[in-house]
Amino acid sequence: MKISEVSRRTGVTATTMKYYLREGLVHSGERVGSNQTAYDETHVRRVKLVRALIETGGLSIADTKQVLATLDADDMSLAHTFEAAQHALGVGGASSGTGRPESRDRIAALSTEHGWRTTAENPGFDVAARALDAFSTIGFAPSDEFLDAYASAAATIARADLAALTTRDRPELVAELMVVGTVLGDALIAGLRRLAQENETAELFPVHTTIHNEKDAK
Amino acid sequence: MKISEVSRRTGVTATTMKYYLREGLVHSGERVGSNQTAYDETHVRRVKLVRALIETGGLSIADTKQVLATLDADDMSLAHTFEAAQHALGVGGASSGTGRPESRDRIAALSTEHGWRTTAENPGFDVAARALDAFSTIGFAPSDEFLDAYASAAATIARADLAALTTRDRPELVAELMVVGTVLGDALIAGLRRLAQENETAELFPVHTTIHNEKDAK
DNA sequence: ACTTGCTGATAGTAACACTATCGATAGTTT
DNA sequence: AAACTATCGATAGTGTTACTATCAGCAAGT
Repeated sequence: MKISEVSRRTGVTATTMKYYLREGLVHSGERVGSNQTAYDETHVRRVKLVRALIETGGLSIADTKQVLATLDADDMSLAHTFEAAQHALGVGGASSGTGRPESRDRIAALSTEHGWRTTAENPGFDVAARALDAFSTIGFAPSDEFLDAYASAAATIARADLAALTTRDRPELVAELMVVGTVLGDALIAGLRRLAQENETAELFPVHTTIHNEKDAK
Repeated sequence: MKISEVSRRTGVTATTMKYYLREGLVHSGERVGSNQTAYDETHVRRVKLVRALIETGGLSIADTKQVLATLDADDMSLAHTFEAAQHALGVGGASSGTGRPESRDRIAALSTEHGWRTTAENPGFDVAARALDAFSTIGFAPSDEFLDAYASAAATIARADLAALTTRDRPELVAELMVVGTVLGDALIAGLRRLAQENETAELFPVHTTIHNEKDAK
């Protein structure tokens, strides 16, 4: 398979594909002759994965590289790959830094309440703690009930995540699904949350909004 | 209050603050004299909000401007502001585009199953549908159980979101909390999900290495 | 013979989010 | 009064990111 076919089947230009090769996001093909390199299905698959992480997951090239590096070193246990993937993602999206100790403590307490066994190195602590910081910065202190509902939801999601992983047919793809599921799952829950929010709003305030005709309004 | 004090209290440099003023992210202060402009608490608050959206929410300056624009036009009902805020946030992090009809249909069916009343214009449809697309692109077709768990979690979160909104003390800040809660809530749930994932992994695969002999496993 | 497409390599680009510097001005200290 | 410090708006510059354009050299197909 030539680069043009990889390009055609993935939607990225040949030039961009070369860029990914240079950056080490995609493994190089087999050189056959002085101006030919052969690519195969694994390259197509990899490019699609890269695009999914970048487009849907919103990762940068550098973050993507990190994540893929943990994927490629797949001689690890499930737990270790998860840990590595989470660390690689860690920074992804939000900026770096550590949440205030106060917020970290609150997340830790929440975690304990829900009986979660976690390690302090889990980047989720910082991500959650910084979100909490941001809430309080703008003058909103989340209630215990609020956090509790979020934690319950997180537990539900995590159970579904692990169930999907363990029922996977091809074990060699588990690590890939784990990594990509972490990123894409965030997007999925964000979208569903928007939908659920609209429904809740409609239920709490039934009169003004849903009554007046939305279809023929335009 | 001079610009230097706003700078000191928010952590952004005076130069950056001027940039935000230029870009229309912050309302201008009151000019008092040819080289003095007076700022107040509303400016401090606004800058903090901007930083929360950019840093924790990962929004671009342009996206932030859009979101703030809907906030400033606060003569709307709760439902309308939600709708406007969600549109302004749109993809929020990921790139634009529409999910495949197939995926959109699946999300719609899921929404119906859960008894959600939503409109087709809700950007959550596209966000969720594109996440679904990305899953199938890399060869993973989410099961109904998987999606169902995600939807249940989304419903839980949305109820907590709305409860937090309606118990707000100062009604004039409801719109602000709604907007910022949409962005920060995504980060919060992402962090908690990571923690819950680690716990689930530990439960399913009692580990040999990551344990530091804390408490007994079940 | 000639068009077409591929190769790796290098240089360039557009967007983004600031950041540095400017001359003019004004209050504050010495 | 002179010196110093801080502000003003404006403009130009910076570093990063994610590509993208162009190139000379080479080889297979028509």
